Amino acid sequence: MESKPALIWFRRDLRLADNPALIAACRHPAAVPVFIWSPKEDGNWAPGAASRWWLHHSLSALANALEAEGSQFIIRKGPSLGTLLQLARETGARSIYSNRLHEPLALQRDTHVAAGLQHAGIRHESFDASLLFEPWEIHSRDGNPFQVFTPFWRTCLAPGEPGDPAPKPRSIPAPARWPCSLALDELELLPRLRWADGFHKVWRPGEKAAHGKLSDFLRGNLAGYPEGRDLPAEAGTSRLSPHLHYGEISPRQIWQAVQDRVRRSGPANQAAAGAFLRQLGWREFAHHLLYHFPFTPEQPLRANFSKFPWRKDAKTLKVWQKGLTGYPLVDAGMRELWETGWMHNRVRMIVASFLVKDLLLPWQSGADWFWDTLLDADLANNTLGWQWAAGCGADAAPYFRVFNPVLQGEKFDPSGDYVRRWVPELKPFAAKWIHKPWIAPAEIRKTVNYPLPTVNHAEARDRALEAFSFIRTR
DNA sequence: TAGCTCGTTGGACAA
DNA sequence: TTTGTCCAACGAGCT
Repeated sequence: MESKPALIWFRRDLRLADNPALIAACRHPAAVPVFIWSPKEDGNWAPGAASRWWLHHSLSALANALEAEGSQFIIRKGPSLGTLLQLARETGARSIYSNRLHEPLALQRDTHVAAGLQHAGIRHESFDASLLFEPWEIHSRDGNPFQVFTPFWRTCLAPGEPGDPAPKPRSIPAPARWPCSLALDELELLPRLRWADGFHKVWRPGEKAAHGKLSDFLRGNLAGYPEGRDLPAEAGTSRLSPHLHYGEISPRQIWQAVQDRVRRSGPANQAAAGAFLRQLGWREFAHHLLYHFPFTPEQPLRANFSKFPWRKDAKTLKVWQKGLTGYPLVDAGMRELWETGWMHNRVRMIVASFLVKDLLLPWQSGADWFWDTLLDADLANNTLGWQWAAGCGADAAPYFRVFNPVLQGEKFDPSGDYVRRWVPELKPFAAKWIHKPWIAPAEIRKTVNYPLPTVNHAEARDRALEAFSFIRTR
């Protein structure tokens, strides 16, 4: 048994269960839960506006959960190291525990913090809690990081299933005196505009809500996941991404819950469960790549793409951001993003392909917009997704693979319900016109105010193929 | 080492 | 209407 209080430094592990740093802190006579807002340390990748909204509510949920355990949540802002040292002085803590992050700047910061704490004679221990497999543990036979998903995932799973999650600590020992805390509002995480009002209708941040959502998904949609996940009009996906990003639920907990469900419901769900867990595999792969190729949020993984002739066109970028491209499925996705802070994954690929290939705008401008507007904005996932779409990343789509927004709409939103939900001005259009309203009869078209296509897809496709051949020969 | 196979998510076109 | 083939290039990863 330890003799002094400890700090548990929460970052993106905003949960009580399966939290090894919290468990370690609870072995001390007192555990002081701490969150430090230090966006400067994340450089260009400090949480975007939507992500800050989530963070605010997630911190609030965790503060309530801690209070229910007889504890308190100490919130501060400022440089991480200085704030931790200050808190250690105030509480008499000689140990600090945290769970590991893997982004380049977070690693840099954590190395700096660890050195500073050691210098001050304070013990610091970090734990593996946000990934199923630490990025440095997985490598190909010749010792290099993987760049193709399938062999990566096979290697991850070769030794067996990931470990079991740990339970919530039985109790969180409180100190005799609490250090002071900022009020959550003092972090000013919520947007000043009323933009985020719609988020409340769709989302409830926090550990409890995350687990509720997981059980609903496992009971309702897991069986139909392989087909349902491609239909944006339906709730076929788990929508756990923002909860996962802030660690309200851990991948180990999801893994175990899925396996339990399969055991109870029989082998019929086995294939669906594999398809769903594979998505956790992509999250692992994204972190693996970002860890080993830390330049990729800004630079393409494939060096020849740095010479790609991207266009510069702020006006067209705006048209894409606002969902006014004249391609209904693209516009529906961009408006769903703006209104709910989330976009269906199938549609993410389509709007990304459209920006990069039809509009020839740089993938980085798409990544920046997603970073600011997605509640689940995650540097590793965002980087992998955009580089994949642009064809300049690991395991990328071949250059000639260009999504056709009309065909994708007819295939994955055949009724047009998804488009009508987010582009309500297209409600008068029947299914046969909904994805190409410009060829509908004039008497229908003149009743609605919806733009003509910004580009002709067939021409844009040829232009993209030509641009891609430009870097091929160089 | 050299050669082989394969690559989450597509589309156009021909039969 | 459905199904198969090609697009056409390349590097990762394995044997």
